[in-house]
Amino acid sequence: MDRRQKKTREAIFQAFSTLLEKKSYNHITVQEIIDTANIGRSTFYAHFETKYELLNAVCKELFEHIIDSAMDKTHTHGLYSNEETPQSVFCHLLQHLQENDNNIWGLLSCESSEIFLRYFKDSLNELIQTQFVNHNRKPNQDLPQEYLVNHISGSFVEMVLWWLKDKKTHTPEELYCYFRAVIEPIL
Amino acid sequence: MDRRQKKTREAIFQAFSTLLEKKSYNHITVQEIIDTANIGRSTFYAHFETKYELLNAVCKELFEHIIDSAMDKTHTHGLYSNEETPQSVFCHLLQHLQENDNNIWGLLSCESSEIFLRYFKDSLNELIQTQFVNHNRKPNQDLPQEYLVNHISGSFVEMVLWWLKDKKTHTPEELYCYFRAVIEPIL
DNA sequence: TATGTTATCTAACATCTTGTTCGATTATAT
DNA sequence: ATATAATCGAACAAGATGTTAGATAACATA
Repeated sequence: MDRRQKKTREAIFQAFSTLLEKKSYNHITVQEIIDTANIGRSTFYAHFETKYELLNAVCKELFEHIIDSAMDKTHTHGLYSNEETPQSVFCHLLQHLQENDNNIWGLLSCESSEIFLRYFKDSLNELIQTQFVNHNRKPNQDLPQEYLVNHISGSFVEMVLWWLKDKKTHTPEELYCYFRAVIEPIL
Repeated sequence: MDRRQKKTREAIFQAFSTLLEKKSYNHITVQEIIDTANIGRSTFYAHFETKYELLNAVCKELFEHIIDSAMDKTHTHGLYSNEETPQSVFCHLLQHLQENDNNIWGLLSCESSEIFLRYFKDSLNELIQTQFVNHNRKPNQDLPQEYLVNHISGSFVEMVLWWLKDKKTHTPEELYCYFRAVIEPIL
């Protein structure tokens, strides 16, 4: 990729991130992004057709970065690093969220967090689904598996939302404990 | 309240609801609402300062209507009608959602459902919190009560979202069963 | 270094949206 | 019947959107 393209793309992402710290996605205009990124009007539209497309690109990059790190077995977060269960991934995820790689708080510490977390949930769903299939678990109670998968990923997302609203007075490890306490009894 | 005001307000609500069936909140313009409601420009702004304020008013009315019916002891939904536990309320809520009073599907069957459900969740939180205090329940495990409350209301909202995405192939009673199956083990 | 390619910039443009203001008109309550 | 209050419709400024065009600058490659 052309060095100029990369630079522009970075500038747009950075500007978007900066703006997200101050206001919600809905209230950010393309004009503001252009001004903050300090690029030409047509340049923005050469990269993204709409503001929404930009949001999706950001979500995609963020999620891929986080999930890649979380899945990386050589990663040294300590807990469960030798087991590739969804549980261990959950803990990794929380730690990554707290570490604030890529200014993720900009996207999370505002009204727009929902949008990213929805993206997150969809991806989590697939991950959990895969784990279930791999481990060939027996069906619990009369719960449809899709419901159970949705419940787990949903609970995770809701927990993160609570964490954010709570100004993060809890550690990722504490959160992971709470999460296990409400999920494991039903598995 | 003046009959005209009421009529205008209704027209705006109806137009908003109609538009929500076709497109998401973000893509609806005030202009479209005005045109659909067939009212004067200044009339709209005499009622609502912004589109967002309208959304909130709609959410408020919808939630109040639903919760009032659900809490009404003389209500004849059958299940748990003599017990005012949060559980019974959950079932009532699902039934009301399905009954589609006030064209609630317009607000739910689209990308905008999140907005209403967030409103819903906040209200549910208070309700559950109250129930916990009233029943003077002993603290479970080492779970903070706020976390537990958030988990319950969050799980409910996520379940409804799943229900909506699933095109409602499940009955409220089935859903309520699923819900109990994932919540009661941790109480 | 020379060259063709490609990204960016600037400015301009039509179109749409927003929110406000005005006086004229009409419905309402009593 | 009358005073009150809501609606209408038009007009307005300010700003956002998305597109176009030619000029300029940066790039990759040989």
